[in-house]
Amino acid sequence: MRQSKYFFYTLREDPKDAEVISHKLMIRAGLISKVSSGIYNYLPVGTRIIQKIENIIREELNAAGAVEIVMPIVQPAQLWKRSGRWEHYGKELLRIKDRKDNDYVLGPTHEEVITDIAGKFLKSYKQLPQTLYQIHTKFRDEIRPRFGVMRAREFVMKDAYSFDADLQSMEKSYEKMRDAYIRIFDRIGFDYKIVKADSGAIGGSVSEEFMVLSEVGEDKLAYCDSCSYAANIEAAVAGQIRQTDQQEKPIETVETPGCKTIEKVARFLNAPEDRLIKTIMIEADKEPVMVLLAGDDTLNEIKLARKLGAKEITPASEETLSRLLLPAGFMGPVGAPDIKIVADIKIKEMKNAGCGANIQDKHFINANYPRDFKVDQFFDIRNVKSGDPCPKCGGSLNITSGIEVGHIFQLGDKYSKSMDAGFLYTDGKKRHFLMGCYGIGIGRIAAAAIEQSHDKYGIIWQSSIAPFKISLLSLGNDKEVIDFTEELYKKFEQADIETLYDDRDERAGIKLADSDLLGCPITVIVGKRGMKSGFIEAKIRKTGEKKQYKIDDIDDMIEWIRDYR
RNA sequence: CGGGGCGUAGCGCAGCUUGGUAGCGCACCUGCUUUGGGAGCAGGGUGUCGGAGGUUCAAAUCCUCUCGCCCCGACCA
Repeated sequence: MRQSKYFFYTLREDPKDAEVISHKLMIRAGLISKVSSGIYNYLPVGTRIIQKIENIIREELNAAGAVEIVMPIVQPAQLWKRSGRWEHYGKELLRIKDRKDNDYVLGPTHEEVITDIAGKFLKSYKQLPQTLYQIHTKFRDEIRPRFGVMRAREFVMKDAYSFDADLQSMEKSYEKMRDAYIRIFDRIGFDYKIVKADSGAIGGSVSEEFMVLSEVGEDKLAYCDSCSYAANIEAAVAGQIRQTDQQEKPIETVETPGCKTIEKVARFLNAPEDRLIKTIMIEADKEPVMVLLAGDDTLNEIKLARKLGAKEITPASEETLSRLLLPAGFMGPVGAPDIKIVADIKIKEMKNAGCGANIQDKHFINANYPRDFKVDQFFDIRNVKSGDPCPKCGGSLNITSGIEVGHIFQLGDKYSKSMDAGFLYTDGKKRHFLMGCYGIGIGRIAAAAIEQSHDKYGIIWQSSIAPFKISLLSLGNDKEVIDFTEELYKKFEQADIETLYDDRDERAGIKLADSDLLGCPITVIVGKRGMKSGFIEAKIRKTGEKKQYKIDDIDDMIEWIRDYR
């Protein structure tokens, strides 16, 4: 590609509305431009990267036996009413009306449509298993889009759906996709982990996420030092905590003026935070519930909602608190009003704990379960912390951040049942499909790749997804140099090496800086200085290593470039 | 949704307090010089000052409303 005839423009300064490095670099290197909040253009170079990623995915999914289709972005509300998600999906589902005032949605995902397709065409167990996929645009009206294409509202996703006749076969289809995902992310060159996950709005039983390890990741994940256990913090369970064998002491009331936070109470009583009971009032689908946690733990709302079977967990309103006569900052389970009390399993083992006394400026010390207070149910509802025991081997858990680039689910019959989609089994009776669904965020992969591979000069692409394999630069406007670079360009084209040839009439510094910013794996530099001594130079972006090739040995260079991975 | 911030040239910003001809850097266009790590000189402004309304002789600037964008929060009461 001749840069003078192409569409590739860089920015010298960081855009002011970008926070994370990948977002800044994607804009500066001219890969994307913003249209609106969470809505982006992919400019030509960005499009090439996206296509590279898509092709890797296509190759691996096709190899795994999946079949590509395209489904509509605009979907009739009727389908969503059939699955029940018209009511349940919430505000992320963008609802629109057509000229006849009929309801439609912009598809945030495609289970409804695909299940409808399967129901129409897959009539017999003999047609199963079947896995279909598409690479297409989704729209989710995110509460807060951010980090450029990392969390966009409109984005391109590869979504695949498997249909099986029985459980065993469904698990097999799942494993096949999982293996394909591993090959995909290995080829892209990610440092990633596969973690157990909560299946969220999509539903289903088993689900795993592919997490690219990165500080800017919006997900927290826990993984074990000594075994293979890894889980999203939303789903991570901590191992059993050792029981203490302390003697129970008599409960006492203490004055704790103004100590409204665990931190203050701990300091005031000179007790460690994990010896206090943290009391949180929430409303689970409007029902007030008192939640107890160890003072140094944090509530995992997703676990709690799941355990309570609640759709929505919200902090209790001021109104509810005053109605129940609960003083914020001094609440506790001892002498609590007659409401549901749930506690983290750790509370059961806590001895002589401190907790709010339900009276302004007073706390109890030496509270003990069940002697001093009741708990209706114990659950694992806390977020695991660094250092917690691993549930699998008892080793120590670490917490790190990750970018979720892939998510795979075993859905079972969640959608096939609600939408009544099925096939005839060997016994001639109708059965619902057992489904799996499998997503990969394409744009997010590009952003994650940049987060994992960049330096102060710009992006450093892995060869597998680089927009071009090489940048070819002619430095200066010496006729000899330009003629030779033109020749070289032709040779690269003939050799099928993807080349971005910077033939602009720009100074050396600009060309070199732009080349580093875009970050193609190799930069080939032709200049007067080298030509004079009979050499041209090839620089490896990743290492900065420079290789010299004699002008007569161009074929060697071409061979080396071809083999470079 | 709650809190905070910002909208002025393609990009990054100043000007607003105290109303009086719309500016700076980069980019861009023309010419000359320069040419291996973001050149120099000379000339050129490409702008509904986010939008609407109001106050005023006069509004980028003051007031009201509105739209857009960004950040933080929406577990620790």
